[in-house]
Parts: sequence; structure tokens; C-alpha cells
Amino acid sequence: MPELPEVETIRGQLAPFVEGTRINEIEIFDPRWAAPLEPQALVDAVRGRAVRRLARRGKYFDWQLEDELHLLMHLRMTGTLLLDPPQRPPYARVRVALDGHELYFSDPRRFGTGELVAGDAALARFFAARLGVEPFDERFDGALLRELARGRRGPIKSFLLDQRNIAGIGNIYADEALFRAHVHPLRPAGSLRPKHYALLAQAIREVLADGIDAQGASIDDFRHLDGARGSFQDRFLVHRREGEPCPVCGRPISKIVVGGRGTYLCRHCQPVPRRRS
DNA sequence: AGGTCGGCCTGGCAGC
DNA sequence: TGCTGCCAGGCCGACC
Repeated sequence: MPELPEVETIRGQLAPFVEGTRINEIEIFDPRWAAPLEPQALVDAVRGRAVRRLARRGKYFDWQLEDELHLLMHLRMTGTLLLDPPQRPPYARVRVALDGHELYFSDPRRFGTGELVAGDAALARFFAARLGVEPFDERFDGALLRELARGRRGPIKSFLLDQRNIAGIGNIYADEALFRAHVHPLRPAGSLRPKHYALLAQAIREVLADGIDAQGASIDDFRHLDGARGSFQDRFLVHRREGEPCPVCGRPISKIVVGGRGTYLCRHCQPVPRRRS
């Protein structure tokens, strides 16, 4: 699943090809991609616009076009961006023609989206309603995490996955960060000791940085701009390793369900939550 | 208002 | 072998 490190990897690869150039043409094959906007409305607004910067916020690509127009792309589950593929890729939903280059948004499950936001102020409101602090923001630390989680009784993992709290964490990096911080995913979010908020904040930053360093995790559909794979899947400590030995204590890794999401942990290294009822 | 759950979607795979 | 049906999950909206 594309999470912060995967989106950041693609952003870094794509930025040199698009910044300072122009969207000459955009073709939307799947009207769902732009919904609720009519595809033609998006095409008309974007066509011919200069691209000032390609930014990222949470898991969103933010194409900063001239006149404060923002084209936001989200890969959701299975979306990929492919630059200059030899032929039109399978599941192509959108084609963007740039100066001398062709970009495809491919997406088998069709969850991926593109939307327009007009004006920097509107963009700030859009993100404020959906996204919390960036994990690499200097304000993000154990104290902030503790404050955000205060009084919250839902599982800490669900809290980490809620983009309104912290932006960019998905199922992979939540499991890996909780393992590194020795925190059980079912612990009520507000119930950690101060020391563990600090450990967890640090683990989140480290695991995301490692993910970026490995150019993302290619477990399912995620691929680089040129179709190559990331390598972070080879560095998973617990995610998708049910039954394999814990890299710390050697006991088998468990799989449970938290908030409807498959969740991997070491029951020995991540202390058991207090029982409810 | 926090928390939970269903819907979106379809490739892949378990189970018969 | 071939078919059925269920699972995966980011995000949103409905509901309690």
C-alpha cells in the first residue's frame, strides 16, 4: 500500500520531470477517478497549465500549478504512476502528457482519485480537515503524540492510521513502528506511559525514514515510476511475517485484527493490553 | 464527539 | 480442473 515513504519516493523521482514544465494534455479514461467532478471539468482546468512544484502532504501528491491551482492525486490501495512506459499499462485510468514525457496513473482497484482545489487558502482548509501533523515536522514528538492521544480509548494502531492525527502512516508502517516501540497495537491510545509516547514518536520517524531509504515497500502493486520495486518489504520485522520468528526474541509472530485491519506483532515483545470487560 | 462499521473495487487465492 | 466466494485495505460517510 502506498504510504508516506512510497508517495515520497515517487514524488522525488517525478519532480525533476514535471517541475517547471507544463501539462500539455490530460486524458481521463475512468470518470470515477475525478468524481464527483466531471472529467471534462478537470481536463479543462488543468490543460496547458505550468507545473510550479510537485509536493507531498500525507499520502497526497500536490501538483502545484500556476494561479494557485492544486491537482491532488491519491494512490489509495493499488494506484501507481508510470513514466514513459513502453505501451499503455494495464488498468490505465489517466494519461498526462508533459513536455516530452507521458505519465500514466494505473490502478486495478480504482480507488485512486484526482481532485482539484483552487487557491492556497482552500488547500490549507482541505488538508486541515483531513490531515494531522507530518511525522517529519519538528513539532512532532512524544509530547505532541501524548497530547493528541489524551483521553482516546480506541486502539493505538487505529489512532496511528487515522490521518487526522498523524499524516502518512498506513498499515505497514503502523505495525513496524509499534513493534519497534514495544507497544501492543490494541493498547488504548491514551493509555501509554510518557516514555512510550516518546519511543513511539521516534519509532514512527525512524521506520518512515527507513522506508524512504529503501525506496518504499513493493508487497502488492506498488512500483517506482519506471516499474521497479522498492526494497523495504525485505526489511519488515513483523508485517506479513505471521509464524516467522520474532527478530528480537525468536517467538513466532502473531496476526490479529485491529479495526478491521490485519495486524502483525510479537506478543512477547509488545506487552499485552489490559483486558476489557 | 469518539468509535465502529459498511461500501467502494477487483485480483488472487482458499476451498470444495 | 474449474467454479464460487471471500479477503485485502485507505478513506469516507452513516450511525450510535
